[in-house]
Amino acid sequence: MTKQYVTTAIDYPNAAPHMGHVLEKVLADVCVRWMRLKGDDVRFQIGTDEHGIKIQQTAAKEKLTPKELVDRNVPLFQDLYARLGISADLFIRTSDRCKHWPTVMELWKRLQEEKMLEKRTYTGLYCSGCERFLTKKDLVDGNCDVHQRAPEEVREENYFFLLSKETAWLKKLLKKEYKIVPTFRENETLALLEQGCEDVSFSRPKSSLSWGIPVPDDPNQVMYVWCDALTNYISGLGYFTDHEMKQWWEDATVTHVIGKDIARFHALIWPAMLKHAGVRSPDRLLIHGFLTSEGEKMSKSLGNVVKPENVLAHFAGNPDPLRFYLSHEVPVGNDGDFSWKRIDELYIGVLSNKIGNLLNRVLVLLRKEGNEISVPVDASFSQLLKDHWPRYTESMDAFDFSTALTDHVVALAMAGNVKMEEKKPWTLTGTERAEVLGGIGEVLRHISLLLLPFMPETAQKISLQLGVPYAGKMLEKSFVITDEMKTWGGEKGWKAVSEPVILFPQLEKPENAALSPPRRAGHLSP
RNA sequence: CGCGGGGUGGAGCAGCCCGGUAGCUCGCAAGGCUCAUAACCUUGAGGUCGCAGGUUCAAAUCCUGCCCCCGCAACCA
Repeated sequence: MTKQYVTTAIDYPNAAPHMGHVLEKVLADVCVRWMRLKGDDVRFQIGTDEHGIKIQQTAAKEKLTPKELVDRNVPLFQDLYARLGISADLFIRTSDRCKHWPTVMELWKRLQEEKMLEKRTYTGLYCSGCERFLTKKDLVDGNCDVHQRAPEEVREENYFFLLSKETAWLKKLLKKEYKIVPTFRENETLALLEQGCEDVSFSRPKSSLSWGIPVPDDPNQVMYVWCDALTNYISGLGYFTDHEMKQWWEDATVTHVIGKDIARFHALIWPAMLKHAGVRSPDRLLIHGFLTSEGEKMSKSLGNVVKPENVLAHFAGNPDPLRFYLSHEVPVGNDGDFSWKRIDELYIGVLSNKIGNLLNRVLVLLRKEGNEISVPVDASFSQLLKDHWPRYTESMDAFDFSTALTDHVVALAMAGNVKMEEKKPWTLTGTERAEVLGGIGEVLRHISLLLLPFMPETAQKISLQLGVPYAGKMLEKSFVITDEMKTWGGEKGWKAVSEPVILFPQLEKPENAALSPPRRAGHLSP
């Protein structure tokens, strides 16, 4: 059995979660669910990165301690992910002193023993108004744009991680063991390596950063984000502490799902850190793009930040339309766009009118036959399915979710509707009628399985309504799609369907929606 | 010359690696059907494939140059 360890980046909880956070968790969850359905043994970890100056500043602004701030915000992430059906096995918090801190400190010590950390003096432009270092980008005519005054040059001590030593090793690693998906990101990273790596600042003086993990044996220094945050991937497994889950790193295929902004840290710093801590490198880095909102970069100043809870509310708490949208619209690798118009179009045009409606029309007709369903015989569909499964599998394994959904799931639903039109079962009687309806029912059974990684709840509802014997078990982590299930007519014990229930109810009519602003108010107000 | 992604009918995309009647979804128009969630099906209109050169019997597809949009450029998912 293949072991898989999948992680996402850990989120920064200085504010409520937004669509960008959700995109990553949904993509990772689809991967993970697909792995489980194939029969892989999977562990899936998500979490929060809770230290740093921004948390410190936000907390001060809100008159809270950093700890109070994160304890207030972290549940927002946890609740949201639970409502979205993110099937994580562990939610790790970097403020966790039992599991996380000891691992990080041990890792630091190992890097020090390996002479990979060096204390240096760093000189930067510090604005006392912002209480932080500014980059050249922040300056307008040499002044801090916020406080309209020149920053002062400040020198401070930092530990540096000597990443520059590892350039050659990293090149080899990235060409062989550590695979970056998609390929153009790999090329980008290799091109970057050609310029050579620079050493990375790994700590701050306690005076400028107090909210973080202390540097061992140096009371005046606190760890900066990289050593702290990246280490979550192994601290959550009990590395250097109880060692309990270590096999999930050592014997599994390790996949990190992250955004393009932090690609270089995961591609370069992280494996170099692990190397000097005596831990093997991860296997795969899956880099997704960002979400724009209504075609523009999502930002607070533009006021187009989409709140996930508004999307959930729009669909009466059902997470599946959003999960479908994100997997369907955002190809792994490139950027995608979130648009209210588009998500409604997909909901109405695809989920409701194609898939939901097909299920309903079949069930309504079967009800008139006492809900009995007979073994399907339609040879054309049998052949179609034989073709769809391997191609769907290929797309899923390549993280091409958009193709998996459009070319296979949606295409099948459309084929089902065409078949209805062609055979007109409502005009038939007896065996003829039963055979046609049995065939379309069987197509829906396959659609339900194909949808399972993307829309687990919906997939199960379809199978439950169809009365498929295994339907009740579909949401269990141990549920595996067997060859029999993939075979046309492969579910022998299937005898009767249940009552039809509308899967995707109609939304407000567009003209009414235009008259009632509340739906859009959420993302238009700052 | 910092790096990368993209420019295909009204909208969103596929095709480009491995040249050969330009495809899909939505929208629009007409027709059909009535089992179904004002759903479903069929047909049609609409494109000089960013621009300019080149290679070739033949280029959206290969080569060269240019223009435009977007993202990243080290700590903002």
